[in-house]
Amino acid sequence: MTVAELAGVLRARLDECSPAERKVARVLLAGYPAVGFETVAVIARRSGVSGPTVLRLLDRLGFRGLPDFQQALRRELDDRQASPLALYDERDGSAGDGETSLLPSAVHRTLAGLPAADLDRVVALLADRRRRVLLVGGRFSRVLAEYLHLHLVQLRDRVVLLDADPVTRAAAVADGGGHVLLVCDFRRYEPRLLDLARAAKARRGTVVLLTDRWLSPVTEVADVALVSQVDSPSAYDSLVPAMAVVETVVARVLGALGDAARERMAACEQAAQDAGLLD
Amino acid sequence: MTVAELAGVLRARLDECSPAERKVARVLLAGYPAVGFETVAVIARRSGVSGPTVLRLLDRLGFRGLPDFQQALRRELDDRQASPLALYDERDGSAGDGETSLLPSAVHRTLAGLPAADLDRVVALLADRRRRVLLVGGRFSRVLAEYLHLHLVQLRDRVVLLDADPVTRAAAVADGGGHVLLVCDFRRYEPRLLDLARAAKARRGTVVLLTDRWLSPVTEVADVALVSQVDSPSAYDSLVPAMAVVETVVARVLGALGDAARERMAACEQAAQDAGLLD
DNA sequence: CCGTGCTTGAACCTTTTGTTACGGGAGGCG
DNA sequence: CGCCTCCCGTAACAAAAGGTTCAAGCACGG
Repeated sequence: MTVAELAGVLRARLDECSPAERKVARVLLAGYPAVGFETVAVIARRSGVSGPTVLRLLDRLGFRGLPDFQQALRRELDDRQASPLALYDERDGSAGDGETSLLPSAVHRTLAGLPAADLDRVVALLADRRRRVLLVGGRFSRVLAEYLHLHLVQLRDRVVLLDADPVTRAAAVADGGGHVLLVCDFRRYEPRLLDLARAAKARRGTVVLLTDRWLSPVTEVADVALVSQVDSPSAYDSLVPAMAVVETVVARVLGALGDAARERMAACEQAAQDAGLLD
Repeated sequence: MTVAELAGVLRARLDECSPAERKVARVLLAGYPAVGFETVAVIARRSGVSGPTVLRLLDRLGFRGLPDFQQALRRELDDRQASPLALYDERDGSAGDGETSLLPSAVHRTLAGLPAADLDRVVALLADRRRRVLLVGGRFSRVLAEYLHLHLVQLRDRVVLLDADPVTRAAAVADGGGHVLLVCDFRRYEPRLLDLARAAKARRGTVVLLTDRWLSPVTEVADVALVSQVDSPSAYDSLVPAMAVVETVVARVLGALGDAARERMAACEQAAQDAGLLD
C-alpha cells in the first residue's frame, strides 16, 4: 500500500482543472507541503483567488474538504518520516536497497530522538540496587525483555523476568514498595500489560515503558517511556531499533554501576566455572 | 543555524514540564511533525490528557497558542524542504555520540555486506516447506532464535525452537532427513552448539549459521553462514545488526512463501481469536 | 494534622473556520 | 444577436476550533 504521493497527483491532474484552480494547485506545489496546512482563506489569498475555488479544487481531486486533504497530507508526512531517503530517491525498486537503508536509518533516528532526560531516568532506576526490577514483554517484544534480563542479571541482583502466567506476574508486583516494572509493549498492544502496569502503580511501583511511536496504552500510567521507530522493509514492524535502545540502556547502567557491576560479573563467572556449567 | 529545530527544543525543555505536559510532548515527538497539525482535542486525546494541558505546554514553550505553534512547524517544514541534508545533522540534546553513529553504521555494514547468494540460499531453505526447521542459539543469541521462531511459525509449519536441554536437542536432530538446523552462535561460542551441528550434519541435515565476524567454530560444518557486525558502544558485543539480519530473512521468506504464508497467518489469527487468547 | 502551592480536568464562551447557496459575468454556439 | 453554459467571487450560515475561567485533587512542608 504505497501511499500516493500527493504532490504527484496534484501535478498529474493539473490540466483537468480550471485556470483559477490551477493557480491554487501551483501555490500548493510551490510551498509543498507546508502551505497545505494553512487555512482556506490564506491559501486563497496567496493564490489570488477566493475561498470556494480552493474548495472546488480539492473536491475535484476527490477530497471532501480541507480537513480531509490535510489528513492525507499528515499521513504522507508520517510515511516520509518513516523513510526520509525515499523523498529524494524516487527510485523505489529493489528490496535490497530498502533493507540496507531503512533499518540503519530507523536505528539512528531512534537513538538520536531519545530524550536524554528520559534515558537518564531509566538508567538511574535500573541502576538503583535498592529497587527490585521486573521485566515483562508482549508476544514479540518479550524477546527484548529477555535480552535486557540476560544483561541486567550480570550487572546487579534482584532482576526478575516475568513470564506469561498471570498469577506469577501478579505475585511479583504484589509485595509492593520501590520496585521498577519495565514493560515492553509494541503493536499489537496487549491489554494484560496495561493491567499489570496499573497494578504495579497501585503498589507504588515505578513503571518504565519501551514502546513504538504509536504509543502503547501503558503510556498513560508509565513514569518514563522510551519510544522506538519500527519502520521496516517487511510487512512486520521492526524491533531492531528497540533492541538498540536496550543495548544503549545496558551500556549506561553498566557505566552507572561501575565497579560494583564488574565485581558481580566476575563473581558470576567464577561461580559458573566452579559448577562446570560452561562445558 | 537556521530556524531552531522544534523537536530539539521540545526534547531539551522536556524536564521543565509537568508530568501531563510531558505526555503531550512525547506524543508530539513520536508523531513528529504530523501530529502537530492536528487539533487541540485530538492531540489531547492521544496524549491522554485534556485540552488545556496541551495549551499550557505550548505556552511554556513560548507559543501564543496552537496556530502560532503550527506556523513555526510550517516554517520548519519549508526550511527542511529547502535543505534536505539538514535531516541528518540533527543531533541536539539527545543521547551520546558514539551511540547514535556506531549502531546504525554497524547495521548498514552488516546488511550491505551480506552476500546475496548466501541470503538467497538461507531464504530458500527456510521457505522449503518439506523441510523441518530447527532453531537454536547460545546464551545471548538465543533471543535471536526465539525471535526468528516467533515469525517463522506464523509463516509455515514444522518450525521448532530447541531449548537448552541436551536430550531434547538430540531428539530433534535424531530423526533425520531433510531438516534445517539454524544455529545462532556469537562470542563466546558454545561448544555444545558445535556438537549439535555435527550431529545434524551426520543425519544429512543442512546447517545454517548466524554468527559474528570472528566466526563461530560451527562455521566449519555450516552449509551457509550469515555474518554480522557486532560493534557496540558498550563493553558487550551488539546483537542489533544480527537482529536486522533476522528480520531481513523473515521478510524474504514471507516474500518467497507468498500467499501460502498469508493464508497460514490468517488461519493462526482466527484460531487464536476463537480460543480467546487475545484478551 | 492542616494549609499552601502547583497541577489538572470540566464546563463555558468566543472566535474563526469551512462550507454552501446565490448571483454576476465571460465566452461559445446556434 | 441572444441564450446557454461554465466559471468565479460575495455573502451568509453552521459547525467546530481554540482559549479562558474556575474548582477539585494532590503532594509537600510546616
